[in-house]
Amino acid sequence: MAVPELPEVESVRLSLLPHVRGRVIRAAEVRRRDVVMISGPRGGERALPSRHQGVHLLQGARIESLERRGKQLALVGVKGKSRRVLVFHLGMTGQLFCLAPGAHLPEPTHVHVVWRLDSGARMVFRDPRRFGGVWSLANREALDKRWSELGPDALTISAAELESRLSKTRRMIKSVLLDQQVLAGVGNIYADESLFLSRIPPRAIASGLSPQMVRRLADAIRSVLAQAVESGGSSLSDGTYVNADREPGAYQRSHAVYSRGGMPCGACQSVLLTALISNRTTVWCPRCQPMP
DNA sequence: AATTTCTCCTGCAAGC
DNA sequence: TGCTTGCAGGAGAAAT
Repeated sequence: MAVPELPEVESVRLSLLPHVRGRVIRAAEVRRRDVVMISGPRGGERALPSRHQGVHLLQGARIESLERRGKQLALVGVKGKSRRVLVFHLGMTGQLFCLAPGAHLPEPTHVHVVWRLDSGARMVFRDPRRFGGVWSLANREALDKRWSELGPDALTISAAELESRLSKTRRMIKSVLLDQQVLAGVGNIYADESLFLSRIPPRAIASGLSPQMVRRLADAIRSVLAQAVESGGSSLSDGTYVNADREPGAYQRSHAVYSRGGMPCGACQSVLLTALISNRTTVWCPRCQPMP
């Protein structure tokens, strides 16, 4: 698997920026309309209407900024006096990359939207499993509203903020870390890695963690995510995750527990355990992460 | 009301 | 060798 979580999305943002900043989008070609949404979540008011009415896809706009919140990416463009926004969620297998002028598509399958820039380059949204999508928003306010539903960004989460959010629920900490309304950006890989680094067992009750443990957890989350961004994210064997230049990341080499169930813990040699928690494969060390 | 389970989708790997 | 089965998971929907 290659699951775009915060570090992967941030790596896409950083690598995409030089391709799109200041560029004008000449045209957008939608090859599969049901990955393009005007508003609302998937499954609700989702698919692009047949006549493409009201869907700008940033056509004719000049790219002003490329922003990230949690696992979501927003391309903000200006056309005339108004701002328009494209939001990307990569889901599990989504890719957003650029092709030099004249370059051919490396992976012609599952390409859903292609944008042509005034530089001659093309920007491609590809997503084999289609858990991701593209949202075409009418203005900046729509983006702010959408992002106001997310918790604070995990890359800069403070202990105090995490404490206040964890104190409100008796769910298991592993489930809570995956909840984007509590904390935005952490997925299965970095939840397990952060819990290991902070020595907290995944089944611990969120509101039962001591202030000291919450502080350790906040430190671990920021540290793991920052190092993963530094490494360009995690690319696993299926090769799904690549940045905007189609380069893989290297952080998978630093995984302490993710996908290492049954193998010895790097710190204490105990056999790492695997279990389904909230229907997510979870790996942890029973000795380094004892129940409090 | 809070929390868990189900569902979507495809590609790959394991098993017979 | 070729089939079936299971698994991976983000997040909203449905169920408890």
